Amino acid sequence: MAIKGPKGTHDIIFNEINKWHIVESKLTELMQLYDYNEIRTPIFESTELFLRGVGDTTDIVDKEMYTFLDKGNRSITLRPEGTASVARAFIEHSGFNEVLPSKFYYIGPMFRYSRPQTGRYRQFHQFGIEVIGSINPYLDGEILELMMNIFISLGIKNLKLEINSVGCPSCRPLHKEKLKNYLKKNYSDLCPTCQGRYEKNPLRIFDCKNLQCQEIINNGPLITDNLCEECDDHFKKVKYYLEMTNVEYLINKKMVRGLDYYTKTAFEITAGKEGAQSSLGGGGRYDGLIEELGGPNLPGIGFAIGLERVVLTMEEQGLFDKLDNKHDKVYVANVSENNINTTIKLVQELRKNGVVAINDIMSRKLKNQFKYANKINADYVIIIGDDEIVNHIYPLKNMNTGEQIYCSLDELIKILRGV
RNA sequence: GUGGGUGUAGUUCAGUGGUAGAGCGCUAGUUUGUGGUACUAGUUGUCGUGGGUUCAAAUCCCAUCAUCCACCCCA
Repeated sequence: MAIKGPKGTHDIIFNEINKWHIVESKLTELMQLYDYNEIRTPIFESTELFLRGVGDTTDIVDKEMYTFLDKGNRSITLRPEGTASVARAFIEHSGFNEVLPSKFYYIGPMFRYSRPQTGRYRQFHQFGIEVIGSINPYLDGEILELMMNIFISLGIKNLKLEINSVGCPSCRPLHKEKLKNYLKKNYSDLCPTCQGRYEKNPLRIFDCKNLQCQEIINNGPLITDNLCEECDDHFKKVKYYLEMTNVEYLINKKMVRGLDYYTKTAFEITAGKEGAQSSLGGGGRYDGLIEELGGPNLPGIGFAIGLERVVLTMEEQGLFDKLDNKHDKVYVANVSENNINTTIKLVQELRKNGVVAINDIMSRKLKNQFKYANKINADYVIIIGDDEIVNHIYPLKNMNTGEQIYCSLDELIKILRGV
């Protein structure tokens, strides 16, 4: 039995890669417009980085990490997300001594040990951005606008941006107490998972899909009603920015995101469908993270987008149907084996002049060379036979119209370069 | 981690007890230097794996693995 890729991994192969190139080139194009710099960090880190950075009450750390000991007995973890690594690199290279804010973007594989299903893999790919060093609420607004702009630029429809504020260390503890007080009398009616959450992270009970938990929590106190003045003011300004820039959004007062480090603004974007893996991306502010990881007290904010889900959504919405190949492709056919040397030299000459050119490498006869040219979507075919070698006048056939003209090498190059 | 579906050719699938088939794809042919259509031929299978029942298993039973889907959670 042939060896297969490990569970939860997938190959991006054949035509599939074109879709990824479309998405990736749009992303990097936008990053230039917003003036972000790419950062490339290792795909494995010390396990401790994620324990401290992501938080040990999260499911990611609790049950989804790929952790192993290396040959030097160090505990290593394949990165389950990008923010902790970026924060670590920022601190390690004293980013706080450079111009602030630091604006990073990254793109690459992440690893989480969970059961695979639609839109979920054990090795998956994220695009994300992180901005470190600014507490300005208009930055939150700009980032939300950027995130929406990415999806809109890709042509994705039915977008839904949900935002919330999850408070900060000065208002969240008080709110937690209020919430726990409220839940105390209903404790025994909560599902087992939520009973566990009660102590560790009661805010997460808002996320529970259990109907009874929903009923109980529905009338409970909301974090947005218990924000301190600073957080409340911050949230108002974020909303103001979104209105100013015409970004449509919904406030979801029950949204609590899964990572411990979030403060103030938290958000998530979905596209249309309900339920299963509808989330295309999400993020939030993490004003305590840099300090928590041993750096100075600098605020941060970022988001991550799941690229498999973007590609999947774009497929569902038919956005890859009309793939435009930017460059004309020409196939140089030989009439017989005697002409092969000439086709090789011609292909080389065409490539030197910036023309995408290929020739036969399957020893096919002319008719089958045409069939092949057709299958690879060649725009033109040049035919090389004995006459052409003598006359230096080449037949150029347009494969879309069927029209065939005769021209010199110089004319060929001109036409094929689209001059 | 929990629950459910499915494993037969490269791919999509048919075949429910008598040792394997179709469409698509791929390769080639339909004689002279021209594709997309049509016709023809060829092409690959330890029927996921191991065991059991049976004269006989792709088909029934058990186990196992893989895969897909949903939940938890997230991207």
